[in-house]
Amino acid sequence: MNTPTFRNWQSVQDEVLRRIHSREWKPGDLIPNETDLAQEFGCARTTVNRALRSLADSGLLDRRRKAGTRVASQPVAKATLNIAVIRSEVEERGQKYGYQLMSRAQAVPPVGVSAGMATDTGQTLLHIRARHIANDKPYAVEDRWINTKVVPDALNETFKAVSANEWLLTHAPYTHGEIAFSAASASKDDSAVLSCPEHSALFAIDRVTWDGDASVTKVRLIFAPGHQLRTDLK
Amino acid sequence: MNTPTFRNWQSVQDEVLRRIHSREWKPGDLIPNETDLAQEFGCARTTVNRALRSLADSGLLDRRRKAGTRVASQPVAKATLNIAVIRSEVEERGQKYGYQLMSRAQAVPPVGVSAGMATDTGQTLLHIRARHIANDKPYAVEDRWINTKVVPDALNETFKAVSANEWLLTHAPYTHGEIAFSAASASKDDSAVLSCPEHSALFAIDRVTWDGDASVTKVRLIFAPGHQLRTDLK
DNA sequence: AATGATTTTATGTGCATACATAATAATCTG
DNA sequence: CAGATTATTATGTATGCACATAAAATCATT
Repeated sequence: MNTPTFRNWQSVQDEVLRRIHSREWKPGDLIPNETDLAQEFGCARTTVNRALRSLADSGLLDRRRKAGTRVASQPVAKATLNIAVIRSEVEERGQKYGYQLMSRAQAVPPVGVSAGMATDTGQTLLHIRARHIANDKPYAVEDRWINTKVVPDALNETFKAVSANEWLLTHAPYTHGEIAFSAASASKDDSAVLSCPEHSALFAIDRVTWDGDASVTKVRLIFAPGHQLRTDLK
Repeated sequence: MNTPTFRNWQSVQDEVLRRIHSREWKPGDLIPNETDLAQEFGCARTTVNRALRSLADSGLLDRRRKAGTRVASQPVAKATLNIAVIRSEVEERGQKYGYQLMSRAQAVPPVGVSAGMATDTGQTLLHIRARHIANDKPYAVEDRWINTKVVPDALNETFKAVSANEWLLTHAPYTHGEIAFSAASASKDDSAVLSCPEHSALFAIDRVTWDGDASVTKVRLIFAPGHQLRTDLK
């Protein structure tokens, strides 16, 4: 048996993948340690480390100090979704993008919102409702609350030409956020805005973003019937 | 101005993040090259590289050889979803998991399925329908087609005790896949299986996995009303 | 001025080495 | 023997150096 030498970390990764797929290393199995693999592959331990770390990042390997590296017994599939600006999303499908501001007002939000944003219950926020359009057909409704304590500039913006969706990205950086996907039944209002039958099954995204421990914005996007969010699985 | 030294790549990353969030480096800006940053931070270029590479991976920086590194002009939010086995998903919520096989048969699939799986139109596949249960209430319906040319062992498995969802993970490795999320209106059948009103808005996941250029399985999971898929945004 | 060859430059990666750290295993101690 | 202490070990990472590679910038040639 000839042992070819692996010059770069990608080829090491490929070989490890091959062994996993060929079930030479089965889920749950402990694989040789980095030093041994480096020797076998004829490369530096650093290179093996890079390859294994990358595979661990993608959920295929479980690594623990001293305990070693093993093939994930339940390889968690990781799907990475790129949450882009809606305009780009529409334009990338080769469709014509349109935008309509429906309302813009300062108001005290319902408790669900202020709780989710961890703002004071009485605190006034900026409330925006808008419609995104693709090829002249309703694409999504955006219902957004903006924390003007964190983004005071938003008060000077009409959001008539640029959607809050887009404006915030370049004007209000955030450190982290939460996102949730679900299905919602079209309310009377939704059905009017998206011109679809009432009680249609609609895809919804809820998102809250934070700058440190202060919430920046909370948004609910409801998409027209048939919307799919797709990505690759690795 | 004192220039603290950064000993590890995480602290370098934190500092870079700070500068981005503080808008010292704005979206689209070209940032100093690795060598300069290394000097400023008092660490090796390798360390800076590690930090910047990691940020580029998460979509916050755009890097190109010779052209340098710049802050992503549209910082694409990336949400990574961990698609786990349904049993684990349920158990992690502290709920009691249950499973019921509804049907198991070899059949020629509808063209939509054979097309999606790139199998011959006349080829027989293994068709499984099952119900996942959380705390004695319906959780999700699984409708799955398995390519028995790729996973012949599946023919020897009854799927009465172990769900295909789980069995495949440990018995049929895959190289890549596609996944899509959408909303679906409950069919008569769905409503019966999930014990919910007809036309309820249900969250659905469609997934096809591949081993090389042969499809392994195609599955549609439809969840009981109210299901949410959540994750963090980075 | 258009085209093609060459240089420059910033990132990408490999390697040897050293030390850090977490977690297990072994040992000691009351 | 339980519990605390110490040793061992595999991964994690920092560093200096070297060279690879892509792409931009420059220069040479027609």
